[in-house]
Amino acid sequence: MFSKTCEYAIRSTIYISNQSKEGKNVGLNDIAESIASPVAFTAKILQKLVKDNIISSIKGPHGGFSVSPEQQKKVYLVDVVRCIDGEQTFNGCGLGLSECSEATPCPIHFEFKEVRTRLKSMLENTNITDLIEKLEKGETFLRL
Amino acid sequence: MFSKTCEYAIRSTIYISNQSKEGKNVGLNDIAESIASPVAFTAKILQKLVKDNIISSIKGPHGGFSVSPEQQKKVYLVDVVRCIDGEQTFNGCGLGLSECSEATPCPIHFEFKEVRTRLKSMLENTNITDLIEKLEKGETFLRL
DNA sequence: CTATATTCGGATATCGATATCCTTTAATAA
DNA sequence: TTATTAAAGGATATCGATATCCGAATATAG
Repeated sequence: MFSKTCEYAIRSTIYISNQSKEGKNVGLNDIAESIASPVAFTAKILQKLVKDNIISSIKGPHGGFSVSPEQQKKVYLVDVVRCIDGEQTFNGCGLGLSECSEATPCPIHFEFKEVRTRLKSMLENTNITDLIEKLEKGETFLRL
Repeated sequence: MFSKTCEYAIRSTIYISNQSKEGKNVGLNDIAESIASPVAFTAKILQKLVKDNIISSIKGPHGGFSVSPEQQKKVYLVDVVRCIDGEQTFNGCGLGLSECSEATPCPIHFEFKEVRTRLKSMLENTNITDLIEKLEKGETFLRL
């Protein structure tokens, strides 16, 4: 459904958000270890998230990554997915046909569209704050 | 959503089904050309579909592939997807966490589950016969 | 039986997603 | 200013999905 890269991106965003209390920064190594992802590869992903203003970064001693309360509030899962996997996650034809459209639909166009729309609206309606709340309540788990 | 391999598999199944009038067989080259897929790679995919009794094959002159009316009736999209992409298409954790479960759900477990369940039930409720009917009526298109 | 057509299936190749390495840039502290 | 710390970013490597090649197996026709 999502690329492995995107999975790391979501996990990173959630982890950093959960650690971002009172301006605290989280280092790359901490993040990678905590979400069980390869360090250098995770660095690349975080760079992209920073560029899209999904997370923030500071260089130098006591630097690291963080997600401000404002970011947590305004960032939805759809933003992370769009940043990493791109818009075609929600637009692509289910059979990979480039000319598939409402006017010339592929054999599974309408059935597929319904599922994809639901995926998109799920992502559009889930923001980081919501996810962190459930994590803190112990209703969900990131370390598994 | 589906692997490229699985897209070829679905396209092949639909194309062969649509051509399977009165025991007519379709050759590999015909299939590959018609659904715009690489010949040799398509051959591999068709082998798998044959093994799972989704389509049939006959060797030798006038041989080729076919999908009997019985197959068209009893085969659902979920069978093709399961044959190529496997069951984890419907079971895997949205964040790639192996220990994610109902008891220890990942942060997007329930939201993701809902989408995945819908995908699965869509695939379970769409069979080849239905798709062919819409193709024949000119409501959908395979060549694009 | 022989020649031909066609799928089967093992071995190999290519390519893009995934992953690593290393140098540069920026921030802090002494 | 200099040393140190940590992210940024370019270059390169690995691996699995995708794709190709070729000989084996099987069916048909003459």
